[in-house]
Amino acid sequence: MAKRPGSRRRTIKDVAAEANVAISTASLALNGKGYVSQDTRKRVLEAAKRLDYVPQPAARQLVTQETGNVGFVLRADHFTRSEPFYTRVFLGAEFEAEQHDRYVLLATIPEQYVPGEHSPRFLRQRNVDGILVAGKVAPAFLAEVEASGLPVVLIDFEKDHLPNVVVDNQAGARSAVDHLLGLGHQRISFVGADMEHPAVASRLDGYRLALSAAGLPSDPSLILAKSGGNPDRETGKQLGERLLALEPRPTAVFCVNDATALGVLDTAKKHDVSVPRSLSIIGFDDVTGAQTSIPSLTTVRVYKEQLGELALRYLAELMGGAEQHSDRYQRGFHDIKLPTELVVRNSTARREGDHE
Amino acid sequence: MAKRPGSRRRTIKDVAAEANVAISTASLALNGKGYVSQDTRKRVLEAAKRLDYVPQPAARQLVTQETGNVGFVLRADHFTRSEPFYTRVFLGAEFEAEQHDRYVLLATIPEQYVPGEHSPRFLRQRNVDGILVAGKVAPAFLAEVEASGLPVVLIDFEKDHLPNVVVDNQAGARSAVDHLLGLGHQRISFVGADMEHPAVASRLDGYRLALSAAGLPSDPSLILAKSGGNPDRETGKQLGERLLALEPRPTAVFCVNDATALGVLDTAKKHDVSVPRSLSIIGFDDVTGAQTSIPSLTTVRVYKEQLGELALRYLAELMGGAEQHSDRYQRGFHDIKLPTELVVRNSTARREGDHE
DNA sequence: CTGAAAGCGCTTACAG
DNA sequence: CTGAAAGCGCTTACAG
Repeated sequence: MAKRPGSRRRTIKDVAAEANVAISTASLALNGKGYVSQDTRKRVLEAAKRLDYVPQPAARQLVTQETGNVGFVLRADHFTRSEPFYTRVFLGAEFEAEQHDRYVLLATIPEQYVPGEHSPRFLRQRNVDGILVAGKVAPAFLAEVEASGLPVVLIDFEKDHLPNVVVDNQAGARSAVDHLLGLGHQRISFVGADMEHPAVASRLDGYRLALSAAGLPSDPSLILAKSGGNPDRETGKQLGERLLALEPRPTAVFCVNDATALGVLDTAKKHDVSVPRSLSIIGFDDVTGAQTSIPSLTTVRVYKEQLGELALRYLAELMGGAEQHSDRYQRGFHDIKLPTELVVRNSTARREGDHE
Repeated sequence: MAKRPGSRRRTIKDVAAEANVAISTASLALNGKGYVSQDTRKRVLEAAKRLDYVPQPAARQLVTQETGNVGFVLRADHFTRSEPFYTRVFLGAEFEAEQHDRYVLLATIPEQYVPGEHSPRFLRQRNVDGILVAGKVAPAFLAEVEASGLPVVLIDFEKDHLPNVVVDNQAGARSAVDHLLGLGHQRISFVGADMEHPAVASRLDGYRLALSAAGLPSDPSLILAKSGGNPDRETGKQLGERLLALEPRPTAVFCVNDATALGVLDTAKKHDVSVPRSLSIIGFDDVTGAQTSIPSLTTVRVYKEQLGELALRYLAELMGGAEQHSDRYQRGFHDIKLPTELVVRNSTARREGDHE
């Protein structure tokens, strides 16, 4: 088990010798390629196990001209924000990569990306076979990735015709607002920021669809949005102030994510507005903090690990399939949309005075 | 810039041809090794730049028998907890690795580690030249790492005589308690969990030292500790209840970290105990949530990125220096201790009724 | 079905 | 100071 100093690493040569076959036969047997008799294969596999043989990645990489790595890129501020959304996405990707016997190289880039300066090293060195990009990033970065010619899959973000794996934001938002409607609410506000973000835009669409499907007018004054900026807790606090100042005050609010929802909750507490009695609040994402807030937050759960898993699987398909398929037929990129799940907790309740 | 399909990757052969030298000379010039004339070196470097040459890591790895990678291991629950402490440590290590032209491979392990089953893949495949371990991990894992013979540096944790980079927990705790003493507090409680954790134990030491240096007795009933478990927000809430029940009630509390401090704050709010008027609370770490809580949290700042940076630099020394030094003289491992910084915010105040 | 040989792109003694 | 050659550990045509 332990590699004592001096116990040279085993090579395929050792395995071949041990199994009494040529190196090439050992390679074939080990990789399950070509024609190798049952008996020989078994002998080789046993020899490998007996010698505790582990192939050296570098040697294979040199001949196959593949690196065995995939890059995972996200903005540093997304990686270190207090609720670990993309961290979980990363873990999902890493888990799936393990199944494909690939390593994931993580790189963070700043929000304000400058191509030459901030390029991930694995891009410059071409030390990956494909790239996952999580969340919103600067267009300049995506342009650089596209120019590299490497296969890429976006996660939780969309851009042009790049392959992506996203959450079904519209359906999720709709289920959230339907939940509020079902509780008798009619005056339902929307709180959000970064409205150009595709996910945010889709959630707003879902909000509107739910209202119109219920025959309710869409009142623009109920839509509270900071056009720029990020949908974080601070933004939630600020928009919460505007929400509470509305006349008449909405009885419920759909927030574009949990962070803003928690911010609105902060503001409600500050003004002694009881949640959920006087104001129902619903978020989106189901981050850890949604369970521990007081009251706990009703929200729309996103399966974060699964986002990463599916993205890596998709990327593997793009990487592996490239040579095999490109000549046979044209492959269209497809978008993958992950369903969400409504999680009802204690921040939403039947509208005061409403009787079913 | 863009790698158009068909524009084969440049190799050292291309560079040598372009510069009119032998491959070996090109290699020497590129790596700044051996004797190469000024003029030749310049010609090679220019040729490389002109051709946009990037060495292929796999080829070098094959001959040097180094992987160019370092492993970064931490517990999954530490990675995904809501405040990104180790995420920042990782970023610091990754940043420093870039300077050393190395890649960082991240692996998470479960709290309950089972050697065969949960071993990081890069350990099994020996695809790293050294390992960083962040935070507390199962002894079984450390045993496995030691058995591998790979150089290792622990971060924010200590075990036997393994090299480590830690925070100066004792001095930090002492500065925290000194701060409270300076505000006139005498009855100061300690809140913590996982008391066997070296960092936790050191913080308790610091607490005791500060009290005894001030000539105050150390009252065991003031030390509130959950022996097992993790020092998280939930624990803080629970111990907060015990704290408020003490007779007479302490006027200040030093919490072993920010998470427990925020938990105590939750409980204080629940019982309408005004912070800092009736109770001063101080934490440790300075996580993001310490700035945004109401009131904001006085705490002891830990330089998280720097922990990672220093650890990687230390590891690089162990990896690179191994062959060069081992025969010449014995090198002792040294511990690296990072100073902290007291950050005074709004959760601590002069003791009620105390006059300077 | 199996073996001998070439070659991936580098680095490193070794001659000169 | 520079070049020719060997070799790192694999995979992959190509013979047989």
